[in-house]
This record gives sequence, C-alpha cells and structure tokens, in this order.
Amino acid sequence: MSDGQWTWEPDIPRSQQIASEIQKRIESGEYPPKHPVFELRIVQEFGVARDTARKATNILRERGLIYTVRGLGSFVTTKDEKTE
Amino acid sequence: MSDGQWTWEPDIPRSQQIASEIQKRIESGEYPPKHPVFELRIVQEFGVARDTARKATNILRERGLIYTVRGLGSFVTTKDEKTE
DNA sequence: CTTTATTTGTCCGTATGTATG
DNA sequence: ACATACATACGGACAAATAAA
Repeated sequence: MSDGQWTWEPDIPRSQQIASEIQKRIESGEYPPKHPVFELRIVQEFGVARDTARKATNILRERGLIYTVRGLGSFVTTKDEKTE
Repeated sequence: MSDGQWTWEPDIPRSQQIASEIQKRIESGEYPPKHPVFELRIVQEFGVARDTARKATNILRERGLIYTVRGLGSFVTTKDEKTE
C-alpha cells in the first residue's frame, strides 16, 4: 500500500474493526503472548483518536485476548493458564 | 431585516435555501478553503432544526463544495489539490 | 530520593451519525 | 420541519501508575 492509512468498512464502528484486526494478528501468532498493544500505537497505525483506540482495547480485554496494567500497557494474554 | 432571523422563500425546502446561501459564500470567497461549516452553526444562524441543517450540508457535500470528518466537522473543499 | 519518560485512567467539550417521535 | 436522545468519533488536558536514569 502506498498510503499507510486504513480503509474502513461502513456501518461498523472503527473501534470494532480495529479490535477485529488485532484479534486476527493475535490468533495468527503475529502478536505472540505478552506482545504489547499500546493505545498510542493504535492511534498512529490506524489514524484514529485515542478515544477510539481505547474502545478497541476495551473490546479485546473483554474478549480475554489482552490484559492491561496501568502505567505499563496492554499485552497479549498467555492462554496456557487454563490447564484444561 | 430587523431581527436576526432568516426570511424563507415559500415552496422551496429550507435546506435548499440554506445550501444556496452557503454556496454563494463559498464561491464569493467569504468561506475560503477549510472554512468550517458546522451544523450547529447553521442551526444558530438560520434558526432551523439540526435535521434541516444536516440536509443542507448533505447537499453541499454532494456538490463537492465541502467535505466532512466525523467528530471534527465539515469544511470547505480545497480544489487545487491535483496541481500541487 | 528525585526526575524524567511512558502508558493507562478519567474527564471535558465539540461534532457528526443514526433513530425515534 | 422540528425536538430529543443516544452512539460514535475527534481533540485536548490532567492525574496516577510504572520503570528507568
């Protein structure tokens, strides 16, 4: 791509689209456990406001895909803890 | 006019009349490129509902006179972009 | 211990998008 | 055409937590 921007699907909140994209990266292994998912990183890459980036991380946290430590950041969850 | 209101032509939608007025201001240079065209500003100046102000900006957008960024506002289009 | 940098938490204000009555 | 409400989004500001210099 020559633009470096993001293309948005209409009628779907950007926060959801961003969450879906990052979820894809997590599940593909591109974002391994403990990989950082910083709000400001999302702001820069996707060209959205922090408000929107924040909602995206909220979605990912609710899905259990990342965990957040105030002052440190959000990171991809390690799934090997549920010992089925 | 003695008041601060607007006078309306009968049998013509107010949204169209507002769009024509703003188009006149754009073409005259009173509204230069990137000049904001906020819905709430139209509501205040023309004394109409936001619903009507919105239809006016829709008309102007379809005419290519303004562009809109959600969360920021609508702004007069810059037409000199392909000769940079 | 203090300072600095980074990142999340929270709050405010503004503006558009959509839906309902 | 009007009035209202809510969701989504942008921008900025400040506080709190964490880590490192």
